[in-house]
Amino acid sequence: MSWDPVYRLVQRIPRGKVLTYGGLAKALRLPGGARTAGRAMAATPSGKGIPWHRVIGDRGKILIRGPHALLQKKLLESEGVPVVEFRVDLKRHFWRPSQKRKSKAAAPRKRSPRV
DNA sequence: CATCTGACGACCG
DNA sequence: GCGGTCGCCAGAT
Repeated sequence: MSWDPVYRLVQRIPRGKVLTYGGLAKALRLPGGARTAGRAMAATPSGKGIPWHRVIGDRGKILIRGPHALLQKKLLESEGVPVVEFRVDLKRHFWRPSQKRKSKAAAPRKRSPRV
């Protein structure tokens, strides 16, 4: 399976920002949703310069288990993203694929109306 | 071929 | 806010 589009989007995540598995899946219309995104990340080839650590759970929580969780935390902090108890403030660091940047105090509560 | 297990997320209590 | 359950998909055993 080619996760290329996934990795490409991950590489677009600017430094100091993070993206969730769900957001990733939604942005790319991945079948199966967030889990598929998670699977893609699990298969992330190391050494390609892919900032895999910028992908976290829907509530800003680091979902990785084992020693890698600590590594991710460290990497994020080294990029200027504060991590407290393996959690990141999504309101401040969530990156929206579309770079519609504008105000600093955005309004993340924007759900698409049911069709 | 049958089952189990995840780098998930929505729901419920 | 946290923990348990269910649905989803692909790989591993």
